[in-house]
Amino acid sequence: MLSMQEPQAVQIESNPCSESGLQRTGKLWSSLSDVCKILRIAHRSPLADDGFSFQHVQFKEGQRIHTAGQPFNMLYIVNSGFLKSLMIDESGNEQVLSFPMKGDLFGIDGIHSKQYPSETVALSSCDIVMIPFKKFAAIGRIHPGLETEIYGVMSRELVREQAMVNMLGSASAEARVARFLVSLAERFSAMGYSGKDFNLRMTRHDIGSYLGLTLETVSRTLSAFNELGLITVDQRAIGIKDMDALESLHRLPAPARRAMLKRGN
Amino acid sequence: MLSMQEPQAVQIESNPCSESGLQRTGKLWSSLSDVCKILRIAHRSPLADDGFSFQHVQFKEGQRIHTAGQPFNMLYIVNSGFLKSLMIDESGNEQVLSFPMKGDLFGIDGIHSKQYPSETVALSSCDIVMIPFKKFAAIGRIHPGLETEIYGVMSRELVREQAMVNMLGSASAEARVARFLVSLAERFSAMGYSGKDFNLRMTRHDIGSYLGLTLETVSRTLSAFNELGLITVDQRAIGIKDMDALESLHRLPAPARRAMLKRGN
DNA sequence: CGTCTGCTTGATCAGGGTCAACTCAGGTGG
DNA sequence: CCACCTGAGTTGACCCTGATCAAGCAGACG
Repeated sequence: MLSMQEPQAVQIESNPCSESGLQRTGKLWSSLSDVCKILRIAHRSPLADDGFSFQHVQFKEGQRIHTAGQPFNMLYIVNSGFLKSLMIDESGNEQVLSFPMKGDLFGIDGIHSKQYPSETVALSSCDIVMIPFKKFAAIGRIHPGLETEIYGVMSRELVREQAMVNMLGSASAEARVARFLVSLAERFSAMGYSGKDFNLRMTRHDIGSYLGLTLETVSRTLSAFNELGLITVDQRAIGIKDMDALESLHRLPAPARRAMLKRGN
Repeated sequence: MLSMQEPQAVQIESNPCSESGLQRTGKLWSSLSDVCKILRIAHRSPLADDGFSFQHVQFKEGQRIHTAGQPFNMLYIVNSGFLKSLMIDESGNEQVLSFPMKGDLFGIDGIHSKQYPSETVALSSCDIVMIPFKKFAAIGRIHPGLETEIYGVMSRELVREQAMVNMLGSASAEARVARFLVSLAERFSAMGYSGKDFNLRMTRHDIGSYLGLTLETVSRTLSAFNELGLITVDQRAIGIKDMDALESLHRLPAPARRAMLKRGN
């Protein structure tokens, strides 16, 4: 059911893989400096307290952080957990736009029209930093050094969408899935997890929607990669066996790709 | 101190294989207030002079405003003319990302990595307002009222890319072309031109790249719309005959679309 | 224990890509 | 001025990739 969830403080078991002091169970507020760390941007003034503090809110799997059409007044930063952002199109189908995870900023798309065009759902327990937009804007004024970083973060999101457009416009199904796996591996690595073995937090349907494919094609492609020894697949568990092959596959045009797969290498 | 760099020190390195360069005829300068008008955003303080002024530069068809890989230090606003932005992917194919026209801001994607990932080419004679990024950022600090607008403009670009992703992920060829025509009609109308009869400034190849289709499919689809009496086509000249049909067509899933076209209405 | 959701795999088929031939408009140079 | 060339556009024939429809399986849960 599409029950609208209120951001309520619910407690969350601490993630075993966490290393940051920020991620302690029940941490409720972060300083500006903490937030910069989560976003992985430079912050040159390690002052004790800028007067900024930001609330953390925990969400459980299935809960919505914001819904489409809801008035915009908040940006969100993922401190831990996995989410998906999606748009509901005219015919009621969902289009997955991104899978935000630790260090990602989302909600930006709501600034323009003063309401979120998309909605974001927790795929696992999540710890989210809430950034009131007015505060966000004030930071740029008060810390000129951070201003460029803020624009940079927004620009990064734009570049990411451009890359998606690029891929959806030209890549084959195999290339898309390969690229998706490589991208996930990189992101997990950057977060300190294994880039070789990980669990997908989303369904085949979600992946298909994200990549512009059907869930059957995603499933078949993963099976094919498994056959070729590029990866191992067991439901949500993925093991990367041949990263190089995936990396090169993910940018091959269709003919070369076909030859490569046929040959079994 | 505030970024009073000489704007004419604009470095648009002349690319050996391009006709990139500046043309100095009709050089103009715009005030901040003028720029806001071009961007169609609110500007509540119509002060005589904020100390901001922005250089206009003219480009001729085929010239590049910026190239991929070039160091980022400028944003651009279209005052008049038509352009295309594109990325060159690994295999050398071009992927058209957008067709900037009057009132559009571009170059934002360069902020993040300090160099433009894309390049932008004039499809006609263009008058472009150059906005040094440092000045752009300073505006937000000095005019807090404009700050939100600035974020809003960036957010708008993100939403536009999301809409592209959405379309590329699910719409049929007919739906894409229909949506493209409707979008163009709306933009021409907003600019004061006819929304019924206009000339395409880009080739079939460009349109196909933008929509994730081949040029042949674009050509066939336009011919089909012509057959059905939805539009008239003569090379670059388009006449919209049945806007309602295009509007409804552009959001139909495949089966309903097929039925619609078969029936001849 | 039945139901539901997610995943896999098979069979079929059509939307649109690919290859190819041809026309047309504009530009260039003899 | 006309012959020629080049790039854009149209149209046809073919066929491949991936969508669609369908069946079966496994794990979660009331």
